[in-house]
Amino acid sequence: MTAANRSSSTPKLQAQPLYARVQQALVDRLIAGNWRPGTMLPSEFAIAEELGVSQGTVRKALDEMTALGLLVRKQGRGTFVAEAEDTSILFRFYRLTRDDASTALAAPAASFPDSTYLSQVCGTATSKEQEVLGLNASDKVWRFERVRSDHVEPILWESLVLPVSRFPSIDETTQLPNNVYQFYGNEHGIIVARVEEKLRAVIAPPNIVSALGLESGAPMLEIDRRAIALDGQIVEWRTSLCRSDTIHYRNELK
Amino acid sequence: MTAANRSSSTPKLQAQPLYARVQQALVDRLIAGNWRPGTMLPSEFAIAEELGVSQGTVRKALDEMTALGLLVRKQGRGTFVAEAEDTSILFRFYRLTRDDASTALAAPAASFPDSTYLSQVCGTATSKEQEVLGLNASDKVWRFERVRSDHVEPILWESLVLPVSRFPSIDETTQLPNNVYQFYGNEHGIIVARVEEKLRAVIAPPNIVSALGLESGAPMLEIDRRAIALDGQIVEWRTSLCRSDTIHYRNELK
DNA sequence: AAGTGGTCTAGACCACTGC
DNA sequence: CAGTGGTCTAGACCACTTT
Repeated sequence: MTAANRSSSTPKLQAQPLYARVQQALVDRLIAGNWRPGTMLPSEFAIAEELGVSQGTVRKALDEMTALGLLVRKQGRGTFVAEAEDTSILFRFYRLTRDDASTALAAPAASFPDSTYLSQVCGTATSKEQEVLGLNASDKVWRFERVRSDHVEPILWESLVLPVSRFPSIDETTQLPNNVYQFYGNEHGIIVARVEEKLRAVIAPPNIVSALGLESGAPMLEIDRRAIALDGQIVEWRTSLCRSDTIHYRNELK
Repeated sequence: MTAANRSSSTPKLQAQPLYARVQQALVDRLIAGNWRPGTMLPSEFAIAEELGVSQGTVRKALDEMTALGLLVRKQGRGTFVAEAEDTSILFRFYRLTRDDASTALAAPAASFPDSTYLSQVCGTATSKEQEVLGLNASDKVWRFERVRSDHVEPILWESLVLPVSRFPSIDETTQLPNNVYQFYGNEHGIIVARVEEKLRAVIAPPNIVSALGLESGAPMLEIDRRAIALDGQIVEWRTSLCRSDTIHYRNELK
């Protein structure tokens, strides 16, 4: 971008720095679904030339998007849209660990649990579901229930609520995979940018006690999670009830 | 740094990029206590000249340290060592929120709780304390117990264990302030770089029930926290038992 | 006006990957 | 070997704060 057209597009006060506008332009393409997870982006120089800015400015935008977990950069190969199955991306949103894990606190979880689906129903969103997912009264949702187990035992019961409008291809026969965020990205072009969680301690409900083989009245960790897509909309409401006798939730604050 | 002395100090293969070595040099000064929290660092150009590198390289190091929460940059003023009382630094390590808070999930906690200290004793580290804090059998620790309350009610009971060797100025008469990380930084030059937490659900112990006015058998959130200083050593072991009927733990994963 | 951090550019060279 | 990202430099200019 020359001095002339920079000053013409933003006369004096530029609302946003150039690299931020470049970043937004790239994020917009991700939202539009132009680039699915795993896709290789054009090179820094190609993007720079296309947008009329310098390569250093594109680099700053790409670096920030990489820090946000949206992109993965591989020296000598290229810049790619992050995939849920990328190493260390897999565990980005998974914080449960066995108490007896020999690893240090900072180490990643040893294993990613598998899932057994218990139910899969479609219905009109309840008022609470409307509020959480930002839906209207007539909107429909898919509701899934599953039990997740690690290599030792069942560790949690989980409920997933998805707005039908964002997942039009789901039907009664759809087999949700174990890694649902990979499914959201590859099948629906929905990239989960971040998740917000609320954690509480609760007493295990009787039906969960039997499903997980717990003692009656056992304390459990309840995790209320909302997954937010790149466009800022909540695309999944998840409630997990995790056993707390052998599993804990690890967190690192920086 | 000229091409000549760069190639002489790192003949061909440089183990670390230059900005990383600059960053480590600056972190080392923080560890040594040369710069207390709130201190203004030399300007980018001054650091660059002193270390014989370009200003852009210093900038990259400072930007990373800012991202780690170690520094605070203020345009037109300078770069400062982060203080625990800096806005938004205050809540960096505090994740508890009232259930009825009208704020969105992403909003910061409404209030920082105050503390009532229950006990303050010095003793030889137990084997568990030795393991957690990396101490020897004869090492001593300070143990504090406190109850923390927000504007409504007591919300948690908390135990703090500190190695005496890192906090030589503490004695029986020391009044720990409410914001202990500020105290660590200003009084002992200990900068907490990050904390690691393990969360579990437990049944409230009888003595906690009475201290917080809970119902017998209530589920509580147990938070096992280790605070890690810049030098990588654990300087505080904290165990919190938080009421779960009106308070939750919020987390955002990116 | 002087000094600070923030943005942007242009170009050089290095390190890694894949053909 | 060509193409990619990664590092480093030098310099220009902008925005903000303090004197």
